[in-house]
Amino acid sequence: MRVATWNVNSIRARLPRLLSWLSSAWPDVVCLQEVKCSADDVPTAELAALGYQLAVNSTGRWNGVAILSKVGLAAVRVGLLDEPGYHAEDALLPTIEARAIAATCAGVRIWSVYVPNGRAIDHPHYAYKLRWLEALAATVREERAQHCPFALLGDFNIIPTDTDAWDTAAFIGSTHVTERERTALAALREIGLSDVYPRPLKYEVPFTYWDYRALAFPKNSGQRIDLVYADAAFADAVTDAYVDRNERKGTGASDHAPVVVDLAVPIVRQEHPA
DNA sequence: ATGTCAGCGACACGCTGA
Repeated sequence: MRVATWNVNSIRARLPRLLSWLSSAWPDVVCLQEVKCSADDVPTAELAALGYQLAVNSTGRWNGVAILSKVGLAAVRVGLLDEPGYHAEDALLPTIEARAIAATCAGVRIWSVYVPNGRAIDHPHYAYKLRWLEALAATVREERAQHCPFALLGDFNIIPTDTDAWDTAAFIGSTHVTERERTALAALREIGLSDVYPRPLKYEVPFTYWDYRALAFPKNSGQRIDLVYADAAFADAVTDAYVDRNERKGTGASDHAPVVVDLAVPIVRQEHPA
């Protein structure tokens, strides 16, 4: 079974690239992030034509996650356990954002997650990011007892180690590399998840994100922030994992490349209610 | 040199977020 994760930076803007990539890579399950439209505006018919069912948690112009599956979608769960909202300075109340969704696909528990960016260390979004990661860990602790194999896939907006970015000096004083963010990742490993490290198709480090600005992709000024955090049953079944950097090339590309994982698990196609 | 994109409101470009 082939599972992938891809921050598409708008499913509508990316639809031609998404459809052609699905038609060549033929993943069984795809976790998407930054869907960036209401659930009603997700192009379900075009994806259904390729054989995908959808589970969507997406509310509008920002954020939004989804899971596409050709092998069934069971026990769909939207959002985290006691998920914190983001309290913007000009808002009366915090808003819970569309950043997590789970489904069981051919017996494998899959989470598509879009961790808050954090913006800057002294910004309220950074405190929100840390609270959100705590809720993610609590959700994993609860779910792991019931679901195996299990994996979180998505845009974590954390550079796990200094080698996972093109230049550590570029991140001094910024988010994505702080001890508190990396400790939050370590907490997920302490629960029993491990980082499924993909192979790069080019260069040494399997970067997954290159900023649109400053010629980051041609200079390979990349970051590895799209991660697969898997339990032992999932990780032990991995036969291959790679970052499809070819999807970052050319016009109409997302700023993220897909991470693709092949698993040696039998595909039991689930029945779904009519 | 943040050298770019995407969505939105409102209609052509400025704002926000990444």
